[in-house]
Amino acid sequence: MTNLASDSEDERRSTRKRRAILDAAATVFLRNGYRGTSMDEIAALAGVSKQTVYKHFADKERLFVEIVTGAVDEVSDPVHAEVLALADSGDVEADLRDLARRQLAAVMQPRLLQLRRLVIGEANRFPELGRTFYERGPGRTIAALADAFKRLAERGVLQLEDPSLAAAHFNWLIMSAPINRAMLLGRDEPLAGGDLEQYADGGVRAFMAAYRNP
Amino acid sequence: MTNLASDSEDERRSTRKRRAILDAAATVFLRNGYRGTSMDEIAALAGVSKQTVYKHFADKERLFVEIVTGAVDEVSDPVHAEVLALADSGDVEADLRDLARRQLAAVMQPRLLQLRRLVIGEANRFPELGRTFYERGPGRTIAALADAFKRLAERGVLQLEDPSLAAAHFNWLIMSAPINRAMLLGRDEPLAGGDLEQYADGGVRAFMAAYRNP
Amino acid sequence: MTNLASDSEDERRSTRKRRAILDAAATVFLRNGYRGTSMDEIAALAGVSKQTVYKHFADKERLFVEIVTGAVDEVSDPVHAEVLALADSGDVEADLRDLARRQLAAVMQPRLLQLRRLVIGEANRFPELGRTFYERGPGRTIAALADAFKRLAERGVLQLEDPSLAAAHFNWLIMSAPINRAMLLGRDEPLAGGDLEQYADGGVRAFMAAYRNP
Amino acid sequence: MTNLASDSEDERRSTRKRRAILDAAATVFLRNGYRGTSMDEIAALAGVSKQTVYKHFADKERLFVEIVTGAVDEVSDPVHAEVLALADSGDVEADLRDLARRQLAAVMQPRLLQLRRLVIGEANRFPELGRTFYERGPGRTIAALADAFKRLAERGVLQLEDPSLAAAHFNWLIMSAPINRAMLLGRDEPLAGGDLEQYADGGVRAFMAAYRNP
DNA sequence: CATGAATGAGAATTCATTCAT
DNA sequence: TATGAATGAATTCTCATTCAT
Repeated sequence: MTNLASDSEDERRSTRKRRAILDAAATVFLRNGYRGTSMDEIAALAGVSKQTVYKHFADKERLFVEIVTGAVDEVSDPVHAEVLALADSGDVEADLRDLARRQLAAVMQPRLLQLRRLVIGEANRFPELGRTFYERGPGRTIAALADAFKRLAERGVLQLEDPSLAAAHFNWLIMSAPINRAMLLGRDEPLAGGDLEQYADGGVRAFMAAYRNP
Repeated sequence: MTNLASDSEDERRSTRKRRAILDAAATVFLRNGYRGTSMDEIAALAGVSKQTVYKHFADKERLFVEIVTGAVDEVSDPVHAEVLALADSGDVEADLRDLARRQLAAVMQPRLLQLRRLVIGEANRFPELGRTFYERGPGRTIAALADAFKRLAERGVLQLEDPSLAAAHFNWLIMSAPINRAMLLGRDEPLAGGDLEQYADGGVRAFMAAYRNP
Repeated sequence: MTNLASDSEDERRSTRKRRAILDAAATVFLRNGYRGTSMDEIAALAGVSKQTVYKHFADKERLFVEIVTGAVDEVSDPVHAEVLALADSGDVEADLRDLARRQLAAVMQPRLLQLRRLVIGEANRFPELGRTFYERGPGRTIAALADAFKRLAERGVLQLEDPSLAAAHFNWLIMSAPINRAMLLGRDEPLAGGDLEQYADGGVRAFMAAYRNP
Repeated sequence: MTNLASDSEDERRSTRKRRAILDAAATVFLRNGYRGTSMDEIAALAGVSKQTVYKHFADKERLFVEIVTGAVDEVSDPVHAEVLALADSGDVEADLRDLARRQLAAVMQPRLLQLRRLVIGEANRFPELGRTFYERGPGRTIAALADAFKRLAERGVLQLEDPSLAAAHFNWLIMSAPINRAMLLGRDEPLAGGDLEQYADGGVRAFMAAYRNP
């Protein structure tokens, strides 16, 4: 009984330490990159010994992959949820405008931007992370949009031949300028077409002009 | 006379070595990133001693900045030249299609893609490089496009209120999907809407549908 | 219990290593100076890895400061103890002669001389070490002497106006020639006025001639 | 003729460069010490190539020795001249006071203090420099004083048995406190007994009390 | 299971000195 | 003769990983 209790306490403590390591590693990797981060730093920030880090994660590469994969999921799921929640009020342009604004806001979170920088910067060393990021991020979003657009086309609301292409156009019309600027300039640069919401609205306007069924 | 001859020979040699160092550094930095590159590696690849590297460049940071700045110029100038060469055949859509194809091809060169990855990955450590890249790259392109579109609007060919916004839309409609996929997936991933040229054409079609003066 | 035992063993080992590093560093710094000493040499002589040195001392400067501060204390305390032990036999000159001899012997230890050379040689780089040395050394001695002389003056044994000045005169009359010669010539140079003890006696004689109450 | 002219021009240029090197080396060695000084720094400050430095001085050690020896001469000669200029006005105490003040001022020049620090700090590596410094400095001064005191004793003005000992007492009574403080504390520390001149006067007073022929 | 220490290598940078022109 | 380059080693400090307790 004592043993069992103490085992499960150990287990809980172990899980807690694992979490602490993951949190610390996420912080440091995101701030300093893969090569800019040392296992010492992670251990210190997690408040555990280096051995404990190595007990939980075989080596730095695996820890990095786990961190980044986890962060990608954690951060991309809410973005994707927005697409799935695309309303259907009868006013397509209004619905898309709403979607565009919320998605853009979600995608421009500092943490997600920094994660994108990290994954791009390490894309040569860790190509599978790039793939993961793409698939859980833009890939998933565009696929879901393509579905939605296909349905709207079938109902005669939009006119399009290739739903995937239209989805890509929508997605990047909304997000590309802000994201690409943020990647290179940091988060706080003024944007052609006003602030983020105005830029989203402008993108939707162009999209509707191109794809509305007359 | 002997002195002069030998001075200018020294000078030429010095310049040659400087070039060798720059070339070597560009190669290695682009392949392995800032932290992944050692001064030893650069010196070895350039075929000079480490001292010679340090005589030409005070430290690694300054060498890196010089390399990247140089590469950005070298690689972005041809891209920009395309925009300036926008034809005016009477058939706007055809002219833009032509422009779009050539620009996209220019922007998707492996070296430029890799440079973009590098700059993004180091944007925290070297923010001024991000700014330089943006200004010499997308910034300049979009500004030139905005000029061109404004003229086309004045001639009644396009209908638009904000030329900068239209330029951003054009630019990213054409390039964003390929670039952002390449950043994350590598260069060889199939694209919604066919190959690069087809994708460019699709972008132009959408752009014209949105901005053509009816 | 196992944990406690092993913890305190670790602790003891750690302390032992720290001592070994301090001893090694003291030896090497005193022998070769700050710039003449390498961290490798210290680690090798201490029988520990360089990492262990850096785990105990953040960098070379801090290690140096700690070494020198420690050595100054260790070596200056016995010198100061002599002043406090100034006897009071009724025969002032005999008491002062006794003090002078013992102090001079203490101050002329090779280790203390070498420490003085080291501190002086690094006074530009480490001014606080110079101050520490002065305060724990001559400064403290002279202050204690001034106290003693003031009491002797109050009892009418000495005649003096400024006890601090008299103390400085006493101190340097006894020690200056030997110390300053040793700084520049090494320890083994013959001295005007015979050996160390004779020189001390001569200094006391002059001091008494100047300050005895007639 | 042309050759001769040009030879002597070369020669003059060579001498000028030699001077430039010596000046540069003196500056840097005095500021940064032997190990803290690099041949590159000297060459750069002298405005010549490193080869030229090596053409004039076989290696760093020999350059250092030459610099320091030269500086010792240059800086100690004026100090010594003061002793030789000891006046004989009939009022010994006034004459000695005058001498003491001027000598102390000479010895407390920043450059001389720094030279003393340098020589002491390198006394292990370059013992012959310590000897040179001592002989050209305190040694010479004390010897000249001993002569002077001997004459004064023969004239019955002073009473002393060992002129060298009296000279040492005089010398260090005047200079030791200021010099030893300066070595450790820098130049600007207040002194028991007032400023430098007052301290000199106090030393002379004590000396006269001890050695005046009653 | 967790801690301090060790390992063995590699980083950037600097140095004294020599070579080739 | 004087210059830039090269050499070859050293220096401080850091790293990922593994042992020993």
